[in-house]
Amino acid sequence: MQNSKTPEEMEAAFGQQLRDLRLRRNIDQRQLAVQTGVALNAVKNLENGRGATLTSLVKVLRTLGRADWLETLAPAVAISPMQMLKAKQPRQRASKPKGSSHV
Amino acid sequence: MQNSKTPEEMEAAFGQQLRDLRLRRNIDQRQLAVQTGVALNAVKNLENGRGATLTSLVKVLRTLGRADWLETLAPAVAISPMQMLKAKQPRQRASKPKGSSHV
DNA sequence: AAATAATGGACTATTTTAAGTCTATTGATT
DNA sequence: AATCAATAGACTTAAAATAGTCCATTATTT
Repeated sequence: MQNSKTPEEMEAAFGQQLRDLRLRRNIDQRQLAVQTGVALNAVKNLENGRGATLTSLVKVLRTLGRADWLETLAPAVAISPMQMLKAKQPRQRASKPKGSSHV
Repeated sequence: MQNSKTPEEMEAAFGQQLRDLRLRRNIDQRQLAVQTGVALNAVKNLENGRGATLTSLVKVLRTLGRADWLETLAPAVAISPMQMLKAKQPRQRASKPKGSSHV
């Protein structure tokens, strides 16, 4: 029961947050688009959840001064100094045994 | 001096975080793509910062169990009960006086 | 160190988004 | 309540991303 919202709903809700950020700065879509260097349509698409590119999002976030948010996706796991010492280099690829079946 | 990274660099760094999340769950790109219902290329594009759609990102985040992150972009501002009372309905559009010049 | 499998990169066709412009609607201002 | 301007929506063209496939590279396993 954790993925209640559909991807479409999630994009729409996300767009509303972007709109909130913009309105807090009290700038209109056109200004945001110009300052960002993207088309007005790109901003509309983002805010209305009508489909957008990650590039447009990143650029807009920069303009809104919220680029730091992008770095909070996968926070580093905290480990003790002892663990730190015996820590082997992080995995770069997924490992073999994927499922449960044998062979 | 706050926007040091270029949008390209930011997308790349973001992709690395997505990769980290995937590797913590120890699944390969192909599995992630299949479970998510997107093409393997879409996952590659995301992780390598080669350009992707917001839709692909949202879907992948759902699969990785990190969809909640999308709701942390614009946290509600905390206001006191007193302010709560006299709070007028939130603005839906940006307001007039944008620049500094007159008329 | 050999074998295996995960990932990167290239390519083509298809679908989606960006960009640019115009019109209709409606929130905000006076 | 009348005016003004921000936003939604539709349309067209260009650019970019997705999907599907194949091969090269290299981390990981044995």
